[in-house]
Amino acid sequence: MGGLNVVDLTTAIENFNRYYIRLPSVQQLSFTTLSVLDALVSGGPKRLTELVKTEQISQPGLTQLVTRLERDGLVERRPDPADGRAVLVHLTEAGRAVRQARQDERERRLAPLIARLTPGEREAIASALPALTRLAELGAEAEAQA
Amino acid sequence: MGGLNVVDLTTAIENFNRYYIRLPSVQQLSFTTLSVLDALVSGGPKRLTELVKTEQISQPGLTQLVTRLERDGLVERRPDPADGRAVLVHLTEAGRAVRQARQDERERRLAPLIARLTPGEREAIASALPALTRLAELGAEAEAQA
DNA sequence: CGCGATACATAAGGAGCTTATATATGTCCG
DNA sequence: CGGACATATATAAGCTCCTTATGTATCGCG
Repeated sequence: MGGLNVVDLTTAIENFNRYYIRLPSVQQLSFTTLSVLDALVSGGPKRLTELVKTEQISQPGLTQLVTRLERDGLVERRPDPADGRAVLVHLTEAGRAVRQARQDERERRLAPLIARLTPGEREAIASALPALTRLAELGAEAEAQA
Repeated sequence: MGGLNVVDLTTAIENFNRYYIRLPSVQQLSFTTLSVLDALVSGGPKRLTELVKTEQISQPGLTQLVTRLERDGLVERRPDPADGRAVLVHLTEAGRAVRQARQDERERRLAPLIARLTPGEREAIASALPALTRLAELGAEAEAQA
């Protein structure tokens, strides 16, 4: 009672993700791409270095990703007034719109499924979200130390 | 009270996945690769066609993936006695071991994080897992119809 | 038996990652 | 205050893994 089995958690997440991860986005954007857009929405303009820490990808990989995003008009590179070496990655309006569209798409797909759950199931998931979020935070922390 | 907001769900999952998805595996195996191994573990030998339905990837993509898995000894192709056109993909012992190793790795990484949650948080997550699993099933169903 | 459907494979090309390395700017110490 | 080391980003080369288009073999059925 009250025990959280790690295998149960990973199995459930794995099953959920098998469906969820593949949810097509409006344009075909990679997981990492969307993760970067998310990071910029919630945290404002960021240096490449900061993004490298949270997105688990190499620095050159991120440079290239930002280059692609810039080419597609979703993002802008601006110099950091405080540091001549650094670049601040700004989200453009188009970038914000794409992210929103993706969010809407997911809502459109998930809402009818959620409607088919029982009230108890909905309640159970809702109650778990804060804890899941905290788990992710702890994970990010642990990652940052290493 | 009791309402499950779609945006809250996707946000929480997104945050969790940002950490979780990138958890390095023993060898560097892609998300799709592991998903296929999972499918074979839980469902036994399968035709390529069956796998194409659940793994959201093109048929040639899956053929290539299975070829790589076979090259790495994780999987074997055997003829389907019932249908000369078909191939049955069997998991090898090595494949099973790799999947188990990945599971262990995740356990090793997640367990200390889970230990830092409060009992209430652990309970909340544990209670949500059946509902999450059902949500994934509903998603897979919906997908299959389309 | 032969024709459309089904199961899988092959080919060509591109996206997106990796490691190794280059370039520019900042920091700090003697 | 000049040079050495550190930091922030970019470039290059290469590989993995996906895509679409197409080929080949077997099945099922009139």
